[in-house]
Amino acid sequence: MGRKPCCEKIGLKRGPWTIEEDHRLMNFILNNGIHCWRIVPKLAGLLRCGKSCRLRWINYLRPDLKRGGFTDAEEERIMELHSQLGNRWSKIASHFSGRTDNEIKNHWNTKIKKKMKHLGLDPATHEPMNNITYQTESNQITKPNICSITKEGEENKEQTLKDEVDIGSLFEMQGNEISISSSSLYSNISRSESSSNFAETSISLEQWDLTYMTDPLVPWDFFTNLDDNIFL
DNA sequence: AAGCTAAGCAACCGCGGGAAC
DNA sequence: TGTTCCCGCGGTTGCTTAGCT
Repeated sequence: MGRKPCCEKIGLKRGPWTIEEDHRLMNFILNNGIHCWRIVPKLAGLLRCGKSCRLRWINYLRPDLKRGGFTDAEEERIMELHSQLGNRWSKIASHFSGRTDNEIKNHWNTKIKKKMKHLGLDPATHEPMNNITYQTESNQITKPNICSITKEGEENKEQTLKDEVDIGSLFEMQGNEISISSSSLYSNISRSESSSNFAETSISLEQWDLTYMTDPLVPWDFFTNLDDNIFL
């Protein structure tokens, strides 16, 4: 009855991903596309479970990811969507290109939530909190303009620009393989550096597929020997 | 310079829905 | 039709870094 068991958890690696693992996963997905996460780690030669690979790809390796701080406009949009959708981060993320649900969730929990509390707004309901009211000279309760809260937005914009790097400078395509530029983030890497240096890119995933993917009809078996050659 | 604390974020965990068997 | 599993999602944890004393 039912399917075969999921991946064996015993012996699987956990914790932060290494450069080599990233390289392997990136290379594999760009060459093969995503068909079934369960078999991705096996075929890519990774000691990870499919779930972990999926998360790594979605939140970190996807070439269309936009990195850098959130702009005021993005924050305002997040708040607007959150007021409508609640904690449905994936739904909220679907309104942004290049932003992940995890990224938005983290930003909400670390920044926006505090900002709202500081403004006397309940992050859960988006209504003014009971014991605090904001009043204008005419005694009307107003919702403060998010854009004028702090100067943080300006800093974020600068940060975003600073963090923008051409994705092409990070990964160099060599035939069907992708290699990492020697001048890229991956030399003497630290986690925070690597994440902040990932670039905003103007191409969509679909475009990326069309541009860089190999023939999707190539059988997966074809790639089982690929791994052995990746790091030669 | 060292220790402590807060902030930021990547990664893990557990669950639910739906599909496969 | 019931069981098992995969996938995606939201919540949470824990590590790293930055800032302060």
